[in-house]
Amino acid sequence: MNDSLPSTSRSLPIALLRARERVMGPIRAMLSESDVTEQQWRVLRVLEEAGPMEPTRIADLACLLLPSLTRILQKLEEKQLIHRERDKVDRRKQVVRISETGSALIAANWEASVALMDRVRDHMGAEQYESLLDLLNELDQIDDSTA
Amino acid sequence: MNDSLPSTSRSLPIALLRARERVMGPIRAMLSESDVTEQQWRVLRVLEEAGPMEPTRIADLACLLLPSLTRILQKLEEKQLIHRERDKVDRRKQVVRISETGSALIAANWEASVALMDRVRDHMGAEQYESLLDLLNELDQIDDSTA
DNA sequence: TGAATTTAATTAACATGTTTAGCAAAATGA
DNA sequence: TCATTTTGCTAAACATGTTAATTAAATTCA
Repeated sequence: MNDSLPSTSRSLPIALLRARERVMGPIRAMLSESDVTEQQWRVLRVLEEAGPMEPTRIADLACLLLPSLTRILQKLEEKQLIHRERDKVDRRKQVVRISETGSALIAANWEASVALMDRVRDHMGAEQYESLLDLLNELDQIDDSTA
Repeated sequence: MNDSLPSTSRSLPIALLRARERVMGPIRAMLSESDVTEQQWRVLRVLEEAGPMEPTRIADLACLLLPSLTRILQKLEEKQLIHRERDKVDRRKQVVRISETGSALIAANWEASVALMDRVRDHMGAEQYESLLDLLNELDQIDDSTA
């Protein structure tokens, strides 16, 4: 052990970055074979699992800001992985739905992505994995207004 | 409770994203007053705490890829927050050091940034906070080669 | 020694993150 | 009703994330 080296492992922001890279790195590598990015994959999964919905809700569920999502939806539409139409009731909104091609892309990568996440869960152990999720959700409950 | 809503809280990638935003959002807001980004702040802190070093080591400690760091160092040099020189022994390398102005910027934001992190720690409780760091570090120990 | 390899850093190209501004449609309220 | 405000989405500008290619310097090894 070399204690003279600066320790970044006890810095929460850095630890979160490293964890994210560790989890998503292999998934990104897999998805690049299908020419979709990690963020595009998140959007497609949200649409596949929760059905057609408006961009604002996609952004919330996929943890993306609307300006990013706007560009991502443009790319996904070019690739014909999604379809869009105006909401008939509220014409400010859109209804975004995944296409057949999009669903096929999800299906083609589903097993492998589950396996990669299972690998993380197995490494940590189910209990610790659940604890981690609990603690991350607990952290997310901080009230901004108290800042 | 509405269980019909899709649950993203048990998705590790999404939970990590939300946690990161929760922690760094307020710090980003604070740093914008000093016209530095979250990443520029990380680089300056590494240099302040661990002394002059080469870009490769900065990238490792600040959790940045070298191409990103290249641009960040260019910005920081423009702002005169750092100085750079070639390594006399290995001329491929550089020695990057924080400037007086850079150190002053750290000092000016130090207390507030510590307070913001303490707020997170207080919300979660010291024990859970330490547990979270432990679990994140445990996650980071997964061997890529086994992928 | 000298060709081949490795390392440190940069550049380029494309995608996303982030903030601010803007536009159009809908909701609000005097 | 109509001016005001709010909401949903997009555009623009700049910074970073990500991958691949490139350059220069150092290292390896036949």
